[in-house]
Amino acid sequence: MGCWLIKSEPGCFSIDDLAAAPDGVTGWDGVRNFQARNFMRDGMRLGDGLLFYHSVTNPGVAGLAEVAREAYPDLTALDPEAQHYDPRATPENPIWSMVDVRFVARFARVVPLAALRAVPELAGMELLRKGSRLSVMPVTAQEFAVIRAMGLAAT
DNA sequence: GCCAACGTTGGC
DNA sequence: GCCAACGTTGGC
Repeated sequence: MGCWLIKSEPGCFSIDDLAAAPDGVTGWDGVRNFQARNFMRDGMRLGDGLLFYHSVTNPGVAGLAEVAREAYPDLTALDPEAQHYDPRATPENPIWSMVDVRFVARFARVVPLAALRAVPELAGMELLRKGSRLSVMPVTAQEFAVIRAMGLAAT
């Protein structure tokens, strides 16, 4: 089973927003980076584990989710009113993809970015690389397990 | 608010 | 194909 990290600004969409969504499921639309799209489209499979990362405000891993539906066209790219409208997208070639994600758990406390940097097992994470900006990235099963344990251990 | 790092665009 | 300029991301 694959493991991934997905980023969101909590002011835009937080782990609490996901928990409050109907059935805890939401469409992960608006991704407009080709590398991130390719990870979703070519890599993510039903049931894959997701680390839900809050960026910008109190940056860190806020909880867990899972892939509830594999990649399908992100038609918000066709909508001129949508925030992530892309004039190049057409119904024949929507360009962008999205998946559905389902809430699994909210950590009692966000596992801060600084705490991740302090763990030797996580030193190789893409997330921790200087200048890393990818909003969807793979993590290893070990990295997933370590961060999951850190989050669930928090009281 | 600052600024480093990145992806994209467009001139040539 | 190169690369400078630009807009964006995101930590601090």
